[in-house]
Amino acid sequence: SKKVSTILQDSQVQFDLDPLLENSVDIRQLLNNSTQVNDATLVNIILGEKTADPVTGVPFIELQPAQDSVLPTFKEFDFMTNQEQTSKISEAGWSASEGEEYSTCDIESIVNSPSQSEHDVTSSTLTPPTSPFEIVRGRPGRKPSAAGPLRPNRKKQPPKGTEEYVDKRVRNNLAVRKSRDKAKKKQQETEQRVHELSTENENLQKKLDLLTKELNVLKSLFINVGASLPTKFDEIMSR
Amino acid sequence: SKKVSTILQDSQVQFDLDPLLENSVDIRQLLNNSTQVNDATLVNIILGEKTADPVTGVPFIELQPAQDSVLPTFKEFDFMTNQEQTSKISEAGWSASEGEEYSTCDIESIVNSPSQSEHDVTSSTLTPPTSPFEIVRGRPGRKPSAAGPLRPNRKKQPPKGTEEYVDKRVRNNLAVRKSRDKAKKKQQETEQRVHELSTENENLQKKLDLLTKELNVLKSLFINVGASLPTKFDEIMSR
DNA sequence: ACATATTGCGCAATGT
DNA sequence: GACATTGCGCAATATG
Repeated sequence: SKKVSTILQDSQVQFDLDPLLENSVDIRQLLNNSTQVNDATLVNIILGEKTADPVTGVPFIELQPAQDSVLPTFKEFDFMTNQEQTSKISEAGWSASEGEEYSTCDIESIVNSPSQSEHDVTSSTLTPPTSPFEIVRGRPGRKPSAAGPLRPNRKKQPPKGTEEYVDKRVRNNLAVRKSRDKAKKKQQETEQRVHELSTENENLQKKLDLLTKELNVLKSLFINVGASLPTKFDEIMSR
Repeated sequence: SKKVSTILQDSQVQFDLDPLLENSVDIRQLLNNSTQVNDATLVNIILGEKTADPVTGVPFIELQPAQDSVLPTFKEFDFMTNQEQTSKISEAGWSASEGEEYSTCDIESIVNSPSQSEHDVTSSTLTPPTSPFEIVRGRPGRKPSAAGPLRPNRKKQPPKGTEEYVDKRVRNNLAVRKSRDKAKKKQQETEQRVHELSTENENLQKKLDLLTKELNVLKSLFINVGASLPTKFDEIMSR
């Protein structure tokens, strides 16, 4: 099994299709196929309008589901979600760090570790030639609390390309937007609250200053009248 | 000028290439071209190995910059990042809302704007047939302010796979983390400030209540002593 | 033009 | 199981 880096460097062609998707089309197979690919066929294949001759029923090209055995394991792409992840790399670095709270991705361990499967480049997918400059991504998703995940064994995400997956993603995206709107709203309200409280504080302070002044004046007046009243005053106030 | 929705509805085919990308290839033009497209040509075009016969120098297919009239303007995909966006759709819906805070990608302006470069097939790509389960993503990136982008024509991101790109991404990721940490910190401080101000407010209110009570008592005492003092009081307070 | 800072958005893991 | 949170990256934009 080849090293990832070797595979990447050896790769001279563009890999653009997702091997994991049944809907992916093996371009190489298409190109190498002896079948004459005419324009109409191309339209049907590329645009996905038809897979076989509507009259004869003969498939334009026999498209096999991508074989797992030839899947590149170090690149993952989902055309359904239009998201790409170098997930193998990430997961590699991820699982590598056992004791760490927040895992880091050790590029070396990835490159030097043997391929995790029998995959080779003859897969039905195309990826862009990987440059020597890789972006190392961290493990995706929320970080577990210090005590670790509460439910370590949870149902996996449904496989990409399924209706279930898309449904889940759509719902989650809605939830995320909602949650962030809420957070943003809360933030604004909090700042607004600060403003209100500050204003209120100022007003209270002004009132307080005024009352204090009045009180002092009154007290001084009392002193002018006689010392006996303050005693009664304290007495009254203590009730 | 057509309404966005109309354009979308009229469209019977899937558009998978980004007309705005320099690397996009006009599939329709390719397919409709009378030139016979053989396998070798396809290899060269699709895999971007050659754009012309190495011997004769004759272009395999004269690829014009994508014609706006047939541009798939509502689909965007970038194979380098393996990121796909149905950005035209999003941008369409995006621009469709006129009164919205975030406006306004005018679909017409996109369609009518001249191609931004001398596209070639060097990076031409194919997309898989679109599956029925499609996640519609919005236009990526920050939304322009209501007035529109301040600097519409800005240097593009460096091409992916280059050291420059990775450097930029890494720095941006750092900046993003920093910015979010800052925002989070600010949020916490704001909430803390609310707490402090609330406490302070309560204390001020208590003081105020007490002083008011005292003042009322003193005034009532004054009334018991005689009515002449309040006059002096007002006189003094007015100074 | 360049660099950093912000921000909307999606993914996926985790929380509730 | 459903929905809510959250760390993270991308890319477009904003701000120096």
